[in-house]
Amino acid sequence: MDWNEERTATLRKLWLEGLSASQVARQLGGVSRSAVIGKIHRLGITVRETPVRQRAVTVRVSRQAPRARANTPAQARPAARVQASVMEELTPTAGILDLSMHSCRWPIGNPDAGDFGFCGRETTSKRASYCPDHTQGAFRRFQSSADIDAWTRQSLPQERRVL
DNA sequence: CCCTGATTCGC
DNA sequence: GCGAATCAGG
Repeated sequence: MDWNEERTATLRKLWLEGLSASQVARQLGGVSRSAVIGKIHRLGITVRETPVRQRAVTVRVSRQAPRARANTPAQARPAARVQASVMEELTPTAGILDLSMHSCRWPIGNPDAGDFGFCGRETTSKRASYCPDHTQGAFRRFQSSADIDAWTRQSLPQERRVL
């Protein structure tokens, strides 16, 4: 595997989007994390535009509602329909190469699972990085990636959850 | 033990 | 230029 222009461009883009070196390596395929790090240094892009998202935004929800213990009062259990709505899959509309100047860059999915992508919906202004649905989450401070996941799941209108 | 990026240095 | 090995951490 050699660093042709296309692969180098992809590496640069993924890295600047905030993916970790190992995630970039897996997306590219055929290269190790070390190779990616070495290349990044040679390219002089060690300072990232976007901070590392250790797990990006992982949308992985169990398919089955938790089994309630026999003596647990019904009121203490999550309502079944709430569980169902949480199970809706969010679908990215764009891969890294599809992003245009006015595509929402909110990351969706798990880079390790191959379902990674970006929201990709239209941003309000040409220069914005995120669509209206994601701009609030983008500039908010989260404690953990789990919080980002939770926010992502509840932030979109129902009709947009499955495209 | 999982992971992160930084650095070195033989190739 | 490349990247495995190593280092220094979280």
